[in-house]
Amino acid sequence: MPRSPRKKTVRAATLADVGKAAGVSAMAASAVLNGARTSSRISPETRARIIEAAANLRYRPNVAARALANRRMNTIGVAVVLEGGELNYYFLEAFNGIIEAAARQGQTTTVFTLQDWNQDAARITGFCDGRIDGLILVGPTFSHEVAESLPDHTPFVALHPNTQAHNIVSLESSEETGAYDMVRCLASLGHKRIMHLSGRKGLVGAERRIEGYKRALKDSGLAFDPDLLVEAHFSVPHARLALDSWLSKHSEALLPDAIFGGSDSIAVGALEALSARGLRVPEDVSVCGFDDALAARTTVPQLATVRQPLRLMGSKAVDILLERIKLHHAHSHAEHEMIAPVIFNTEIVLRGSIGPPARR
Amino acid sequence: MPRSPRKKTVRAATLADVGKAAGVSAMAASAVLNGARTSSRISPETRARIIEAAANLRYRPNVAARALANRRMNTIGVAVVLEGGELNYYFLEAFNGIIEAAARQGQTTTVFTLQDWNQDAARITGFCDGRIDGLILVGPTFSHEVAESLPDHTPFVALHPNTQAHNIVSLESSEETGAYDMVRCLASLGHKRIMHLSGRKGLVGAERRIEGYKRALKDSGLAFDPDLLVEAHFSVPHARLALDSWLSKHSEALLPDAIFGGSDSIAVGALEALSARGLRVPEDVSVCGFDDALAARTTVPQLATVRQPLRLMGSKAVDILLERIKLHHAHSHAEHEMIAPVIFNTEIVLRGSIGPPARR
DNA sequence: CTGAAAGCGCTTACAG
DNA sequence: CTGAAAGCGCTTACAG
Repeated sequence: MPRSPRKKTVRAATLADVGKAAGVSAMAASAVLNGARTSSRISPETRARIIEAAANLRYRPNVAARALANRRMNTIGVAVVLEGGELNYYFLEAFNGIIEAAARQGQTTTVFTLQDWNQDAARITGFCDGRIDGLILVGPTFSHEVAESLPDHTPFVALHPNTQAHNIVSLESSEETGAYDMVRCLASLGHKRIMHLSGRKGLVGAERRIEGYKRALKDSGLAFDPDLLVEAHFSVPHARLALDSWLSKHSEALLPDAIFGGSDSIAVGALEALSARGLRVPEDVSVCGFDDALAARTTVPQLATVRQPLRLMGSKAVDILLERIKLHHAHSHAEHEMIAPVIFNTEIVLRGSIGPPARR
Repeated sequence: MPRSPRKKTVRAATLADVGKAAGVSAMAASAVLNGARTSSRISPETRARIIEAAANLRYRPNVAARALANRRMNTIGVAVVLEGGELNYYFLEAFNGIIEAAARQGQTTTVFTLQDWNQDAARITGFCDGRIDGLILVGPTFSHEVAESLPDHTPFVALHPNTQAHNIVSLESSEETGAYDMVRCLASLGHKRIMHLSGRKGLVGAERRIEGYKRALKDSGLAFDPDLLVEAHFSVPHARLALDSWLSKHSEALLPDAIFGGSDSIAVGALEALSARGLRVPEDVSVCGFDDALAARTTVPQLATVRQPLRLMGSKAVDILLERIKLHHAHSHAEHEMIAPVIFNTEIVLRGSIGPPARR
């Protein structure tokens, strides 16, 4: 007896196939399998037959066809700039929240990577061509004109934006307060010479942390020393170089008691620079960061830091975006009314990288 | 004279709109604007008129319609299990390579997250519904039956698979050799008691590293001591606990000279466990890992490790997948012939976390 | 060199 | 309660 040849599935089953197998129209199959509203109109027996036929044929609705008919892709985009050519800890953390929320709401997520927010603005417009229903911008640094020129037909949401624009809902955190709390905490431990190794000046996030740092010094009765405000970029290698160069120019006696990094990446850079000179953390110098990314928990010692709820912020970005998309499709004016920024609380997290000041 | 009311763009321009504006058919517009092959058949003047009309109308091809007609979404999927509920360093590294290669080839990338490879197999089948042209499986641990039951109509590629299947091209690295080289290196530094804190037994990657470890001990004239082969999982907290529990049960005199972690996450867990007991790395114990993920460079001291070219493997996975997709669409048998696994070389990377053995 | 037709697989009115 | 028809915006044969 010849073996029955295993039939090669050359194309996926369609609603028409299911309908034929169940002895009904494709439309009836659609109502049962994909439709929410009209499915009650099918008799129970027919419904059962359709469901069985679909299972036998391993029917799966074709997303492209459905998107074409519905003008809805059930896909949200995430746009991010590759810093130094790679995704970083901050993104990984937020992205965890984004994909979790998207999956929960039956949406798929697609990632678009850019080199530069202003130069690649045209590419962003290009993404808004029906393949996504809305877009999450992660840390955009658009100029104001570019931000305002983004297309109107796609809803946007931004995580930690550096520009406000009429069409973009932004999600931020209480960065100034977080920085303030952390520096106050260092001062209360007895630290006097507190350095802030900041992110690039001009960036909203960097400036807010600098403000919190200065306010905390003042409230702690410590004078602001411009020599202890050192500008770096939000990256490990850049921060390492910036601190190393500072240390080269200063005698041991001027060593800070504590270093507050503008991000966890910056703090990790500081750890590396100190370690290379044989300085111990926290015995010789205390170090803390900002973000509470995964990196903060994998250094030795673990990094004290200002926690931003990045996963929560990512998932909330999805929720807000989907709400805007819904309003947009309903042509509701409410879409343009929900533009107030959403602010999340920060909190300081104490770990082994800070301690009392060294006795010198 | 009444102001001409600025028409609100209620829907995007279509090829039919462009054609009408240029006085030609939608088909002619398609040939000029989207078609590659047939575009030479349009006269230069007509072509210019069409291009101008498209620019005026800000025409953008509708992705869903094009996908439906072409049976091609220009999108690849990436499926990954969230270990402990989150994406990890290994993934971040490979994902960097994936998105880079996808963008270069004009493809978008969508990420699907799973809880468990076997239990979520139905969901994977669900993704293969036209929304993606092919799927990259990251570290799948399917049972053989489940792997074989994956749909035939979508090409698959797997990074570090734990199961071989007829339909999946796998990308692997020379893990056994990498582990061997690293342990040989430790032995050559004078280490005698070399612990291997391995990944979960049964996983292909973990087993290969164990084999390399054993072979290197043998070639170095060191006896294999089962007490020094400690099983963990590929995660920081689990590894920390596993080592901590081992240390609790052994006297100081039995402390290993060196610990070879089955992954960078495991090595980081080891760093934490040692640090918590006041043991210094590398002065008291040398530690090394496997992967060369970002984490390896951000620990203090930096982690010596066996480098797998994860970014390259990610981008190569995209290239191979796109090749398979092309063959699949051409109904070419060659698709099923390119199933040989692709093996990448590993190399050991020496950093500050290893040194000569402690004198005890 | 160009156009009318049919089809991709789905959904939403409109008829029975 | 169910089906035939038209349409979403694009492409690919097929005719001229």
